[in-house]
Amino acid sequence: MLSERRLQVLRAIVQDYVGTEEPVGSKALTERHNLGVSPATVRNDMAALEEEGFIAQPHTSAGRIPTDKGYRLFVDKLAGVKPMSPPERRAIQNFLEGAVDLDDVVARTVRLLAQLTRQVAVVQYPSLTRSTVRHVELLSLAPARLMLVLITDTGRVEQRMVDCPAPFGEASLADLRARLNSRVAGRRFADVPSLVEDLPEAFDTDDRGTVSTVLSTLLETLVEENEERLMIGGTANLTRFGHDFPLTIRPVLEALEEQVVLLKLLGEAKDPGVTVRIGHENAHEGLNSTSVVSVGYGSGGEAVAKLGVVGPTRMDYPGTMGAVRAVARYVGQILAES
Amino acid sequence: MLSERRLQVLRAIVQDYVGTEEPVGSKALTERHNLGVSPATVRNDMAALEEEGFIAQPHTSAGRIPTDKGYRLFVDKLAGVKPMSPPERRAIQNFLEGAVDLDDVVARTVRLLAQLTRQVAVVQYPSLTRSTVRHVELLSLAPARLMLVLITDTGRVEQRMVDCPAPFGEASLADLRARLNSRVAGRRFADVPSLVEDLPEAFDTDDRGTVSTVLSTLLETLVEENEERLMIGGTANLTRFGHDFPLTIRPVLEALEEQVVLLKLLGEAKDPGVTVRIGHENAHEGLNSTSVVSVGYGSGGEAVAKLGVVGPTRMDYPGTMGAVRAVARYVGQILAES
DNA sequence: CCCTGGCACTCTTCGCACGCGAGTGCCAGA
DNA sequence: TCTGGCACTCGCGTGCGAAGAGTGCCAGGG
Repeated sequence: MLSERRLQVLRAIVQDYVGTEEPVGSKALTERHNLGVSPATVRNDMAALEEEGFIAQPHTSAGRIPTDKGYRLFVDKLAGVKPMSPPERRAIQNFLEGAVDLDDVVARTVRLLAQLTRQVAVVQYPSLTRSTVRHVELLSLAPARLMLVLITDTGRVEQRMVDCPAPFGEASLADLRARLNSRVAGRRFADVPSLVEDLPEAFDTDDRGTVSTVLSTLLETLVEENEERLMIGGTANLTRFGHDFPLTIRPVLEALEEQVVLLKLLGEAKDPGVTVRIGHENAHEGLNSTSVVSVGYGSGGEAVAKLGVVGPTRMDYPGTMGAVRAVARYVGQILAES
Repeated sequence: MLSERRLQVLRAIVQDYVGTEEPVGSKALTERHNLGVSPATVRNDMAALEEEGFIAQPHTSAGRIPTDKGYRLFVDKLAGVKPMSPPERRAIQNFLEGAVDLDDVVARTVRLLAQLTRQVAVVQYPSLTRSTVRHVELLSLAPARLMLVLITDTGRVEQRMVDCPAPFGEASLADLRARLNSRVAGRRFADVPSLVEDLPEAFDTDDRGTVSTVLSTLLETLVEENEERLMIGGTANLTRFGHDFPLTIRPVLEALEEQVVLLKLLGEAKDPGVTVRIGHENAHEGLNSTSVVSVGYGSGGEAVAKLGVVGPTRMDYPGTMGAVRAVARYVGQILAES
């Protein structure tokens, strides 16, 4: 087990390295933090920390930099989440309150996160699967062609075309619309299938084909998870990464373009609080030199989607975690209000 | 006026520079292109071209590179649009045909353009203003709260909440819905305002307030140009730009994040064909070292939106223009079918 | 009049040696 | 267990010289 002082040394190394972006040596450490011991002692501690794999040196005769393992320990044990200051909180709230619709909420959230953390922000649109149905609408576009519109409690709207096997009268349409809504409005997506199961039986034989088609389209829409979309912003912040540029930034940009990758990334974090995945903890190898800080957010108590930031492993973890958490909280509030 | 041979020299310089990314000297030119003259002659021509501002040299004793003005001449006079090969055309068509809805069409188009040109692709969603109305739907969410859904001929769906000044009955709602659709369905956005002007008069005094509110929301939606959205892809291609990295890529990424900037950029190109804006011809200074190749596309004969690519001024103009034109054409077809 | 070969000149780039300084590891002593 | 001292390692910046690419200019020839 590492002594208390060694942990302090590790903490100091992480803080200094994040601040200066340069390997930190024993002398500089003792000068900037009053550890009460000499550089030589710190050197011994450093040797021990290196032995354990928490820090490393880029070349012999350079200072030390934290490893992924070192950052992990720092995040888990040595640092808390730095809360946002009241003025910052107000600014967040004001900025988000100006949003006019769901797209705008998401867009503003992305900008906000990118600005606050000076990193790349990723916000997932509120997912369908955990939401509830607010309303289902059916429009007749042509005698045998309907449009199905699904509105969720988070304000998201999905529409689908339905080609009917047979013409469908206005009266039947109104009937179906009414029955459908009385059964599913306000219900959770997961419950819908069993609630509409026997619906075709209430209709004439002629109309049953169409009703079934509509229902299956509806169910399809509900489960269609790959419709999950997300918005990204602040990619310009990637240019602050390092000096060894193209190599670092290229794979990250590529990973960011693969929405599937990002969705998987966000999906993996099951923790109810803020989740941090550091460097090689990210499955995708393009993101091996980045850390992802994410958290779920939602309109009620429950999380319906995730948001987070992607940045260099050398990031200000407490600050970033604080910003992510605060933004998620306020977005949740905004969604609940609208 | 420049002699024929000097134009050939300029063309050769552009082609070589685009290929090698390195300043091209007189000797290399005569070797790679059989101009039938000696390096010394080419040097004289180069001096003349430099005098006129078509080419420049980075340092005193380096080869020449084209200036923005040189590229401009090249694009206007020296090179045509390189058509896509039949296999490429088939690939484009196949790729786009798999799309399931408008979002998907746009997303696929972005990917396709980015891959074909190996540059950053920008695709504007089909704009509302020049489209026609397919259907307007009104849903009652609460006694005094409606949802207005607008469906366009390009498959785009816009929805808005409407808070009514007074409760609005189901019968009135059905009435308004029917009247509204019979007037505006199939009509162009621009014509809608005059078509619905006198609609409130057909209703009871009680309902007129609500009807007016609905109408003004509808008109608002129609003109709301800033709702114009676009999708970007292929930013990873920026890493191929050059070696002098952060400086070049940073402002470009920033410009790309400013959707307003991009929309303005695309909007400026009035040419019915493929438009090329080179280097400083772009108003936004972050894009001063890039060229933008754009073209309008649409479901019918008329353009309803733009798409294009952003890349280094040193790009393969004929190939890029060919790709952009081909993609626009096929997207138009897809939109017309759906 | 235009093209060509030759020549001197300019600059960038690369390799190399050198010295500096930061930082380390280790050891003996308190 | 901590400390001060000391020798050692290496990366980095600097200066210099050679090499190479490319140019501009000029005089001669078709």
